Amino acid sequence: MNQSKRFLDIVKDIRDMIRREKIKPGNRIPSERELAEKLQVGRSTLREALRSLELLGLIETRRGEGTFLSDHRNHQLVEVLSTFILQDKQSQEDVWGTRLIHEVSAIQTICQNSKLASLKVWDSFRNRLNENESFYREDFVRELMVLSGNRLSLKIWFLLQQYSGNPYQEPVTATEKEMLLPLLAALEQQDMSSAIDLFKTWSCWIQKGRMQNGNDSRDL
Amino acid sequence: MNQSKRFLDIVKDIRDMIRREKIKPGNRIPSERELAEKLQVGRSTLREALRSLELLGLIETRRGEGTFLSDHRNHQLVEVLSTFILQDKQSQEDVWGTRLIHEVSAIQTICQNSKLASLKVWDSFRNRLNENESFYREDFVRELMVLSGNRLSLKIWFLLQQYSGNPYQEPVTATEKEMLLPLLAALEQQDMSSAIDLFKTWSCWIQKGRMQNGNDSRDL
DNA sequence: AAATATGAGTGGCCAGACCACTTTCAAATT
DNA sequence: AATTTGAAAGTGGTCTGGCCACTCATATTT
Repeated sequence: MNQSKRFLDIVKDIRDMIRREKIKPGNRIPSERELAEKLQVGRSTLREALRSLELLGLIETRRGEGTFLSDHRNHQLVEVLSTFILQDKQSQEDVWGTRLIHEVSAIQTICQNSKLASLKVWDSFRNRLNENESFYREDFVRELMVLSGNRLSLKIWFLLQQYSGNPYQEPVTATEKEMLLPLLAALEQQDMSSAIDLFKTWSCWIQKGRMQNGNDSRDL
Repeated sequence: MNQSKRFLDIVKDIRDMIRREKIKPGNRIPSERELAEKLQVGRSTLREALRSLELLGLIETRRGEGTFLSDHRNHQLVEVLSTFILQDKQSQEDVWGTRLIHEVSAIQTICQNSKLASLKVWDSFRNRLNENESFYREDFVRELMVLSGNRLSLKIWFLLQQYSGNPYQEPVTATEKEMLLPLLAALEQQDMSSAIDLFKTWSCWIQKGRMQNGNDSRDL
């Protein structure tokens, strides 16, 4: 009858216990030996459940200290999943396009939010452009992503960035810097359609340099 | 020194092995004892990694048979995550919002591509609406995602769907079906802005029902 | 009072042992 | 000859007990 896997039951039991005992994020949960005793299971089986929850980012373990309910704001599972999602060689276009999806969406969000658009960040960008320091597209876009406020979208974007073969490694040129000024103005005025158009044009312009196809990501 | 957890390395090793050996979904991966031997780790430690991957729905184990690469159609993900992760309002909104990002983007792509817009799928949708059968939002959106042609975006969307606690598990009502007709027309005519507006309105309308368990968690 | 050593508690990892189940294939039966 | 049966091998599922590395509070020494 009860064919369900043991460790899945344990996952459920732990969840119930956490709820029952009203354990809050950051709090410590009982030790492995204690839990195994209480749930009447072997410690290794219990550990399988705990490790699963850890991989999901639901709990956090510190050797010598204990196991703690995680502040699940770290979507660690996205990392793990991404390595599997991208296991087959996706076309670079899909990665690139999906990244752009998140970027454009962030711009939309920013334009729709007057509080964001009225910030002084645009002036700060202009200052950075005027200075002769290196200016990277990724830095600029990342700040846009952060401004949009969707942390999950930011996380996904960041992952895609690492997988997209780094088309934007080099700093933007003087010409590309000038192209950015109208975009900043559009953002400031919450002119969404112009902002998106300008952004896409700018991105495609810069993208010209991404020719490497030998993508042997050896990272995590 | 060795800060990284062993079982996380194993997760990575297994992924690499799957990629290296070109194991396809549905195929069998080496037995636990074999893997433990090959990776030079204890079997219980290896199992911690395997169980984690199983909870994620990436692999599937059958007692007496072996372990198999899964066909991304997992179920328990929903339960676990919705009871753990989605207690946080912000995360919930992020998942929901990120999903919408991909959905809207798909609509944009479809509207920009005349070949897609001229297809007969719209008529097929209308037929399905007229019939008295159940019509689910997810099915409709999934087809849109497929039509857009970005497989990576589709995969991400599919994952987010599982994570988002199923706000759309019920079939759309008659009223909601009627709201869909103008959207189909807009898609057919490649009227992007209308299509997006109608889609968002429609989605928000349907979403009304997903206000169940009141969550405290006003922490931070 | 400060620095140090100790010990209890914790997670990390492993080896070995059963058990339950599935598949296989050869022996036994028909 | 065809079928049935059953033993063996292989697999995941679980438990026990042990050892290590690390943290922290406490006791001890300086």
